[in-house]
Amino acid sequence: MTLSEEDYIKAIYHLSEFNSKSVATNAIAEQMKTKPSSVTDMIKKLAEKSLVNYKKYQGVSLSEKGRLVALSIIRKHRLWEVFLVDKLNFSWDEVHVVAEQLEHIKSDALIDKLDAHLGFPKVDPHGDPIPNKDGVFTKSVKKLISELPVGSQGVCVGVNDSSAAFLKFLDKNKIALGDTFKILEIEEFDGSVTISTRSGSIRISKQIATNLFLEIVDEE
Amino acid sequence: MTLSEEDYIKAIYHLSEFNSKSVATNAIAEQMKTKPSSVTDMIKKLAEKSLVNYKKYQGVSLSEKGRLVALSIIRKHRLWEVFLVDKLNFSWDEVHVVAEQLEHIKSDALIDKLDAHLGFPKVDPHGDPIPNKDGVFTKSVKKLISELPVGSQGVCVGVNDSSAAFLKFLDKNKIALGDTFKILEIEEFDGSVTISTRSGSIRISKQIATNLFLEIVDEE
DNA sequence: ATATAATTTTAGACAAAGCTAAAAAATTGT
DNA sequence: ACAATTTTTTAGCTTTGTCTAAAATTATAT
Ligand SMILES: [Mn+2]
Ligand SMILES: [Mn+2]
Ligand SMILES: [Mn+2]
Ligand SMILES: [Mn+2]
Repeated sequence: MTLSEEDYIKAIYHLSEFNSKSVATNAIAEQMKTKPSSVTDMIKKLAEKSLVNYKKYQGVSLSEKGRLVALSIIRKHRLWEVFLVDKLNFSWDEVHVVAEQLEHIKSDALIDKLDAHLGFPKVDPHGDPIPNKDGVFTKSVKKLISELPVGSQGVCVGVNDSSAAFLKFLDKNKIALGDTFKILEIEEFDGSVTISTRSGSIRISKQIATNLFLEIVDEE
Repeated sequence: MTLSEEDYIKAIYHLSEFNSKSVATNAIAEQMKTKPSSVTDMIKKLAEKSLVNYKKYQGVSLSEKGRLVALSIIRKHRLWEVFLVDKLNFSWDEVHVVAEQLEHIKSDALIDKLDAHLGFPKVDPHGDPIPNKDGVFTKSVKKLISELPVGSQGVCVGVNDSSAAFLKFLDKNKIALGDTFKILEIEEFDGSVTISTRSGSIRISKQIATNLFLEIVDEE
């Protein structure tokens, strides 16, 4: 598999991660920052290799084979991110671009030994799960703050948007994975949410609330 | 710079490392496992970018700019080799192929942090020096066993051939970097050499003797 | 000195991955 | 229902890096 094919497979995976339907050519083009005509060309090649299911004008979806390829690249990407943060002291907003390259290094031994070196981590620095060798991973039950009712309490376990801009914003506002939050108030007008943190309560915009995942702590 | 350009630059560097003359098209083709016509095409492109000095039919040599590019790739290659051996427990005969890929990852921050993480090593697992950021490195005074007279004594500090086959041979025969050897006898007939090691004396073939470097311990 | 051999370059082709412009199909609005 | 719009595909072109076959140049050997 070429680097480019791998990036397309990963893009298709992420675009169908939640809705599970077939993915539109234009959506892939936007994700990959290419033109729709280039996407069509690549899709044909991937279909030829049975990595995707494709019918002209009907969008595309990953085959089981393609899904496993996607998960193996995602596994590598996330393990490298853990390495960069835990071992090389990168901050969590810098690692994505580098992992984007490292994920394409081809060596099973390398990724096995890296996994062991890191202590077999289950999640990456952004709270995303790391699939095992067979593409198996546990999708934890986590909810966006924007989906939760007043009174909910939970541990911040992940980000929806992992852009450097958002991650830096969180750092600046002293919001980190592992923090416990409680939803105190939801403002009807603009969707902003007041949450309690260790250091008092803060108000976050709707945009922030739709990009932070909490793992709910059952209220007894 | 593309991956391919980088590999050509590195190949030219290694081919002119010792003789310093200009490098032949055929030699590059052999090293790169391509055809001479492909080499000519690439040389033109590199000349266009002022990375090499080139005159038709007269061979090629690296420009100062090209030399610095070569050294930065070699720096990355060797640092990754140290990482693979020291941190991931690869054996020294497995690391070259993986480093061949890792050397092309583009991130100055990555290589700086890796260097620090490894404790700023000066040599790679095969005893080869690691250039610093500016391409500066100390070429230690080391000699091949085959170049030394009877009575010489020194510490084994490097290999000339770093193929997996040779390195595995050394492991099997309990020869490792850091060992102290003394040359006891040189057989005129076939060039084989008898050396003393910690565990007694052994006879090595001429081929082995031309691929092991010793750093001489001055005999007082 | 010159024929033969070896090396190097050129010419022309191909596959991968991208682009633009135009055509085809699907979707949407009235 | 059907015209307008959007989406998707096709056609044709470009760049990068490779190849084979043929031509040009340089080296070698008698
Ligand atoms: Mn990538
Ligand atoms: Mn991540
Ligand atoms: Mn390489
Ligand atoms: Mn080495």
